[in-house]
Amino acid sequence: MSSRGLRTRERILAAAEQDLIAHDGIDIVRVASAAGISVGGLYHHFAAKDDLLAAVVTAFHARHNEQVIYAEIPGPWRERERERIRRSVRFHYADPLAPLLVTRAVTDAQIARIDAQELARAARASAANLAAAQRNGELPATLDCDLAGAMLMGGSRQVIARALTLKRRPAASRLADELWAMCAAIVDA
Amino acid sequence: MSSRGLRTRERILAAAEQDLIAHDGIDIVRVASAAGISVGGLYHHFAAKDDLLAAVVTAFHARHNEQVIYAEIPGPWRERERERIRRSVRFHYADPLAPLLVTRAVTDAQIARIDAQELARAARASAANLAAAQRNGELPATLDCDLAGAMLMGGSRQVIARALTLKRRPAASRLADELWAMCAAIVDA
DNA sequence: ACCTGAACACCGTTCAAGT
DNA sequence: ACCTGAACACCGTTCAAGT
Repeated sequence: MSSRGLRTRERILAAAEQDLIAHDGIDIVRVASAAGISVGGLYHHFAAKDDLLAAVVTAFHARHNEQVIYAEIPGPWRERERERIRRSVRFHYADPLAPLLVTRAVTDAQIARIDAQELARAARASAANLAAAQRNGELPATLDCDLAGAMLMGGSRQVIARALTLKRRPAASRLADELWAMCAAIVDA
Repeated sequence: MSSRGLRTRERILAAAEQDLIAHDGIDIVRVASAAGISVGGLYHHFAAKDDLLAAVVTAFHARHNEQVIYAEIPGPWRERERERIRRSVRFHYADPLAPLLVTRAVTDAQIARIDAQELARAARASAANLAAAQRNGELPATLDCDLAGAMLMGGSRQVIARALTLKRRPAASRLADELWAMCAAIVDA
């Protein structure tokens, strides 16, 4: 793809993200206009509205994964995961899409679908992470990693959603500490 | 409203629920046809597609509340909540709408929106429930009820979603036991 | 390849007319 | 009040034509 094409594509993505934040959903005509392109031109870059939405939401999750999930953090399991939670809270506090996506107050079903898939994927990844720590002897052998992974990810998600909707958000470090305490309690039960 | 009108309304609701299960979303023409009524006739009972969807999804939550949330269960807090979790798992295993709603694999944004609101509401209700037990001295005074409520409801939701998507679901009683163990660990931390 | 803008298609909604 | 079915409206998508 040419550099001109790439730049247009980026303009469309940025316009779509802004439109999503402003209206809890996107309108193709509005996005095209904001991006300075015709509707037909937009469709040259994205085959359908759902594809454009998917690109915007996937970019959000890619940012999160890069800063939190794939981050190389040294130390024993508990230290690593505690630090990961800190980073995840900071990420959600800072990213402009987080409040909208995390509360699911969205007018497009495609966003909700991707989000649900992403949460299920995170739960499975967490389960695998727990199982690895379990094999190392860092977690009790009795832990059901599959269920605990779902509990940790589903719970953390809702805790962050709750914090993001409060008028006065708790400090990121305090929220991370409380969240970690609950996560630690689950895996040590 | 006349008994004839009420019966028609019920037929529409039943057709919509079936359509939702069969197609992960509803089509007004399809629902009207399945309910044996014209499109215009359907609109006599529901002002918009979103209202019909809301009625179907709200009925699901009303069933859950009746069997689980508002149920009068005797005994101390831990006994009560453990029993509540058992009933919630049984409810989700039995209700035909549960797999679809709980996994959010839905083609209508309205469903996702209602579901997100309902989960946030459940988290606040759980927080109030925890606070009451805390005042009774049944839970540690250090517990942050607001965050714990979000953790419990968000986590439980994802655990049940995970179980419902497995080809071989764990036995309801075992799932309830494991879920309760994790919930108890959170509030006793 | 990249883009335009008018025509098209799909599906939710309305409405004049009937019982 | 309850219902019909054709017309309407809205918005995502296509496409012939341009650079």
